[in-house]
Amino acid sequence: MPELPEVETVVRLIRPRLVGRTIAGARVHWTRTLGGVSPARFTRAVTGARVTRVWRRAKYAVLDLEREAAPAGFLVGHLRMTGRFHVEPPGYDPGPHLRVSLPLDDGRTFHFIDVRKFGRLWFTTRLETLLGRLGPEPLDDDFTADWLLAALRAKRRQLKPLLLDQTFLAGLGNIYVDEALHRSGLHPLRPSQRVDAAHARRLHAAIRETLTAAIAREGSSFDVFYRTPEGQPGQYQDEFRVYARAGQPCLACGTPVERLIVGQRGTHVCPTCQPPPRKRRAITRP
DNA sequence: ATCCTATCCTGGCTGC
DNA sequence: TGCAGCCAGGATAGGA
Repeated sequence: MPELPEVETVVRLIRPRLVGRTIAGARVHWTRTLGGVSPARFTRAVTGARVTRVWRRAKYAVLDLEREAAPAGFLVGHLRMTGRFHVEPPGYDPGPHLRVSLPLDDGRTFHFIDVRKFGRLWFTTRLETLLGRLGPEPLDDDFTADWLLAALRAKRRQLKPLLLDQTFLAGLGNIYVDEALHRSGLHPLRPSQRVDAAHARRLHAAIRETLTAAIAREGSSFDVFYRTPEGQPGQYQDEFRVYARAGQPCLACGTPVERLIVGQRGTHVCPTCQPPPRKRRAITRP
């Protein structure tokens, strides 16, 4: 599923095809993709606007729009599970799952394609309403090991659901949480307040290393859904240590990888490298 | 504060 | 071969 590395890959590839382009119109094939904005208002808002910048925050792609050299709002996309962005020349067949098309002034068209219709393409003038609650960006300088240790201790939640919570830390999804927890030797069920300083440091490093390595390989494509805007699969799935490897030997110790459900999510863990938390008996005062 | 469940969707898979 | 039923999964809302 598209997580931070996949969105970063997509943004890098569509950026040169979008920056400087003027949007010539809009065709909306599935209204709910717009996240509550009516097709008429959406079309009015984007038509004639010029894209000045394409960037990423967490799993969101953002296009800054300008009209007559003045800010004109933002197009914000979230691919969720099956969304894809393509910028294609005339004659390209976007297939049956096309949700929104934005023809550009150079003859190409920006397509938002999404099989499961969970993805969104919002127009907004206030970015804060969409991005304001997000936690720190894991590859930015303000995400430090010290911050992570303090933040983990301030919560009393299982590690996996906490790391999936975008208001805690922004950009991780099911794949990279499992991979980062394995790299740091932490079990997904461990309570966050019981992570010691050394493990917090390992987790901080593991999150950054996992994301950086995945970006270098253009993300992960273990199913038919995620492809780069040029139609290529990513390559990081070849380096998964636990994700989608249930029953196969842990690459570090040989123990079969287990699959369990944590917070309603399929979760992959090496029970040797990631010892499960011991149940604490209730503390009874004499 | 944290946890749990339902919701949104479709294609792919399982089992009969 | 056909079909019903189940499942995954990011984010969020509402209830416990």
